[in-house]
Amino acid sequence: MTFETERPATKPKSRRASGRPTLSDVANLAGVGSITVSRALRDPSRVSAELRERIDAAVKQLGYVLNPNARALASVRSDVIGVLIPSMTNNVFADVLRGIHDGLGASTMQIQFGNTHYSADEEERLLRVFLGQHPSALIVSGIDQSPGARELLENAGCPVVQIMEVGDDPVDMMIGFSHRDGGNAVTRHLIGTGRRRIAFIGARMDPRSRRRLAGYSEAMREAGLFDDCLVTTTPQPSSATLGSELFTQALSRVPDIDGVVCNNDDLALGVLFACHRHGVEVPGRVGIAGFNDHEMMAAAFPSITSIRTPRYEIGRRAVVMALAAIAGAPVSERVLDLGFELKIRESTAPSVE
Amino acid sequence: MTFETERPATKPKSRRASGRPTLSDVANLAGVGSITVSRALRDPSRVSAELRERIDAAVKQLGYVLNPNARALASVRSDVIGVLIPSMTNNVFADVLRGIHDGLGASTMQIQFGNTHYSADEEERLLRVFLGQHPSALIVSGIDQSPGARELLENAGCPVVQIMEVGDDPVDMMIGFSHRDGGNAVTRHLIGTGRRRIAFIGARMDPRSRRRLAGYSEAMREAGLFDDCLVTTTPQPSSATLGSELFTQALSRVPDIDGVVCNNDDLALGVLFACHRHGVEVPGRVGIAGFNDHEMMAAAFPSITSIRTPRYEIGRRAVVMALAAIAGAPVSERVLDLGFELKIRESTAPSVE
DNA sequence: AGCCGATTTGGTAGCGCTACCATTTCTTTA
DNA sequence: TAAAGAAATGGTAGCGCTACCAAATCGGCT
Repeated sequence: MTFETERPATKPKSRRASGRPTLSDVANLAGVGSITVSRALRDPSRVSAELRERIDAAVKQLGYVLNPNARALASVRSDVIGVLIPSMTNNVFADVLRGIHDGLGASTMQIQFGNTHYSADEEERLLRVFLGQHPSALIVSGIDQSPGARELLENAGCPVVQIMEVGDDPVDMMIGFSHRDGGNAVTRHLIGTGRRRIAFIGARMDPRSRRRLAGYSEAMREAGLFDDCLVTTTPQPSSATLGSELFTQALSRVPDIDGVVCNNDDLALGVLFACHRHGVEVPGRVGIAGFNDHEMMAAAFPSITSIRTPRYEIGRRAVVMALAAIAGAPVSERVLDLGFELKIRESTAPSVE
Repeated sequence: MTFETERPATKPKSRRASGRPTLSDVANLAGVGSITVSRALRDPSRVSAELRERIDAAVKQLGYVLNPNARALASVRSDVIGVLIPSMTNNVFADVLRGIHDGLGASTMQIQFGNTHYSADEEERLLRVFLGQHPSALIVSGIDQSPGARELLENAGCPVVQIMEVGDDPVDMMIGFSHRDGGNAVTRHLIGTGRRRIAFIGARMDPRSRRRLAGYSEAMREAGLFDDCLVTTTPQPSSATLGSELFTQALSRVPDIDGVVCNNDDLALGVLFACHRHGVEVPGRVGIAGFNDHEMMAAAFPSITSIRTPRYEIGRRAVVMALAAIAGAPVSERVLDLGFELKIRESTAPSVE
């Protein structure tokens, strides 16, 4: 089972040897044509049971592994699904990636993945690189591609799934939820607990963050509670430390804040820690809500209200949709809204003053 | 710049057209041989300035993108670095991955990455799949490969970097730190603050976790403080909720616990939350320490002592080492110990009773 | 001027696989 | 029983690139 460094003397004509058995080695050993071996490997049902067995035995005996490069070259299609995500630090995308891997199941597809760092230019560049490999499908984050990226996707010649958000204008398929509605729902909930001076704290402020903010603003305006000075945002990447800082800033500007809608869970934890540190009672004086509902929200003390987003499920189903489209199955629904769930916890219990 | 769906009538002999320009299309346009274009693209210094310019212009005009599959097939080497990590949920590996991507810099290498789910069998399977692509290098996590995986790595025929840990017996190169020493250092620190009944809480208990525990045990034994009933572990994956649960268990078994060494930061946060919930003073009655030092440790209240591990740097330098080895540079050091740093914070301030 | 080596360029033959057809063998039906 | 159709198998010619060698070009030196 060890790989030889040199080809045996029987095959001296080959100038460059990879040193590994090829399809025709398997075919010779099994006594069939190489194309038959290729078929047996790709779709066993297309060869007779007897040959299938002989071929399997030969494959095992030689320790044969298919060369995906040669396959991709010959079939003008590689078994690669390209995935573009904007960040690796953000553990939202760790969940999505986990879903993607699990959605693959027994498929032999490989995931090739790229990090756009929240940059549309970088997304376009990576898209070109990926397209060079003739991927079987592409999964991209968000719905705000640059015009150039949009054009590349429309001419990609393979299924494309946009994930994390839903919108009216899918390139091909789309799966996610409405960030605006999420921001709206959590804000309404805080308003419903009797709070009035509800702040919004946001970091990074990518398109999805901005839509959450829009949902917050809408709810506040509807209730006649909107006030510019309640909103604190920064382009910096989000962190718990930043959450503490932004909250401290907000509080010094608006001392009578009685609620905080955070753009994500890291910030919410930072706000909670800042409250602990400064003796601000939660939920007594200030109610706190996060976004995404990471595991830690339920464990925190007090446990933190959050919008549970279907991150894992988005990843998993994006791949399932892509695989179905690759297999040529008709697409029933182009846009799939997986929704979200408002998880109400201790941090937003009604204030009883 | 749009890609045609059908080849022009001048080339009807080609049965299957990828619809995209090829090297020889570029060569024809530039009026040179295709091999010269290949050279100009791979190593511009090997063609004259004039040709280089003509070729660059042709590439741009046609929107040419190199086909990596054809290149890999012809050169028996793909521009892929395979990365095997045990988990995607764990944000330790998110940092490593980020470092890996950044370490790539301007290189055209692609990262192909696989998730072993902490299973040696799965690692071996993925290794076979990866090796089928003739990767330029492999990066694997840990030093506890199965004998089969070890053999595959030794015969991989490409640079191999083992990351996260250091040991005596590298397959090729190795970069990480000593988990045992880390566990030892944080335990000694807690002992140094005057605590005596220091518990260990561990989840997952993969090889690295077990070495941290070994470091804890060693320090406790040295101080004559080791007690079996102080150690609580579970094979379950780690989480803050689990940290709360395990601490509650430990406390009911050993009510006079005055310190907790946690296997990682999630557990430590869970312990902190449980203390808040049950009114256990931190650090007054119980000192808490984590492992890895995620950003949140500094933001928490009280801020949590932790071992800062060079996760990002491990990823970045692993790739730099791999790229150097691919380029044929002599390897100066096979084993690189990046160490760790004990970050002392509020959660382990000396108890003053 | 003539020769030698270094440098730049090109031709050819694959890398290992699959698409496309041709061929053979096995069923089915009038 | 023969013809027609279906199913299983094989041969051949690339997919787009690069390794290997050969050829051409260019100085630098005696």
